[in-house]
Amino acid sequence: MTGTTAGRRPRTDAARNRTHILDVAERYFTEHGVTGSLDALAKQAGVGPGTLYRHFPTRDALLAALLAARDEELITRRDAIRTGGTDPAVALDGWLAALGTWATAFDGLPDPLRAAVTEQSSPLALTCQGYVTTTEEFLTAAQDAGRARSDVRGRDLFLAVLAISWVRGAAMADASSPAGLGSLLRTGWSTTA
Amino acid sequence: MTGTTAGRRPRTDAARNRTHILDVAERYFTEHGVTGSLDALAKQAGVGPGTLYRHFPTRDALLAALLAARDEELITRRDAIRTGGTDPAVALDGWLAALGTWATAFDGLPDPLRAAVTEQSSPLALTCQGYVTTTEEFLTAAQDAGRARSDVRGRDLFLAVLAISWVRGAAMADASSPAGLGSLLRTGWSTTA
DNA sequence: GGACAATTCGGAGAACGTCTCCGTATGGTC
DNA sequence: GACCATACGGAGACGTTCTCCGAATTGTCC
Repeated sequence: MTGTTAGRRPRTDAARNRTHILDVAERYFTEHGVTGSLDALAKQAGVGPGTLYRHFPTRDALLAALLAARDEELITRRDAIRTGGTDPAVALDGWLAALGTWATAFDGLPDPLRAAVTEQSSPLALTCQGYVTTTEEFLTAAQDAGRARSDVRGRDLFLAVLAISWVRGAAMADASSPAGLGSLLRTGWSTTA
Repeated sequence: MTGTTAGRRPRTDAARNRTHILDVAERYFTEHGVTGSLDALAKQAGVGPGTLYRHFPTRDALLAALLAARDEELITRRDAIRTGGTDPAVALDGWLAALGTWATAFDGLPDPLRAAVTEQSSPLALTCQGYVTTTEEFLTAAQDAGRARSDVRGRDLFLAVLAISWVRGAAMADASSPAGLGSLLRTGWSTTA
């Protein structure tokens, strides 16, 4: 959870600031989207820009820390679906829905997530890679049960969920996409294969 | 083509600048994506920022003017598909592919396009609305022939094409999405409806 | 061809965002 | 209590957006 290299324990004021910045960032990104001004966020947290950037060198690093707090929730959801013993297709569907919720935690989040899929240097890359793998597991199970097409790849499904979340973003006026695009992903627009 | 209200004929230097800016912008956006610096674009075109902003008050206005140049091409494509007398499902598929090519004319283009779908104040809104309508026509034809699911909406298909184009953007490392996501849109991941 | 008025140009500059650097303050330790 | 490493905070360099206005260009009318 804390990071790759343990290092020495940080100073108490540093730890306090880090936690506080995360708290404020959670609210700030919820309200302003992931592209909100970082200096403004720092001011709102009552710290200087330097302090913010020292703890989180990039916007993606800050996002990764925020998403790490949700990892547990999503992992729990994954295990619940796994042990649910439900139809593999229903399980995959449920997992994709959970991913969709995760990817819309903040407005504009799908953009850095997609970028992280192709740039492994991003702080978000590891998280994304993990969920791609989970998606592959659910997909493979569904395929083995003959409930999912064999030419579909897990990575593409993950990207498709991000894409749908991207459409949802920025507050769609009417409630068009939420259900519509979800079922489109499951069944496609065509009647016959 | 020229605009809604005719107004009086612009001065020759104004017309020349406008055309020249469009020429340079076409190259500039191709190279730097739609988020490239507008002041840098103005400098590259050899005009002041004021001149650029007078002709195209917003980035979207500039994009709309650039896309207008491609309207003819896409309309021609639409008519070719229409009169092709092909299977309505193949026709819809062809139209969606054409839309996908259009939406990836420049890197990052899907973002303003999606925004324009929900904000009719955008200069891109009219263009988008027109293509949504065309998509609905092809979709309805396919539905009437029993080749497309009846619960699919044209607007959602249009958004889905934008979403796939969005995934493609920013140069995907491997050739994952292009075909994969396209077929996903047509048939979905599920084997049974 | 010259003068006048409308139009357009160009760039200085205000406003905002990102990110860095370094003098100062704070925390931990002996 | 003193010392050193660590962390803080904000001034400021830099890039981008967009505006405003004095200067220049164009079209027209005599």
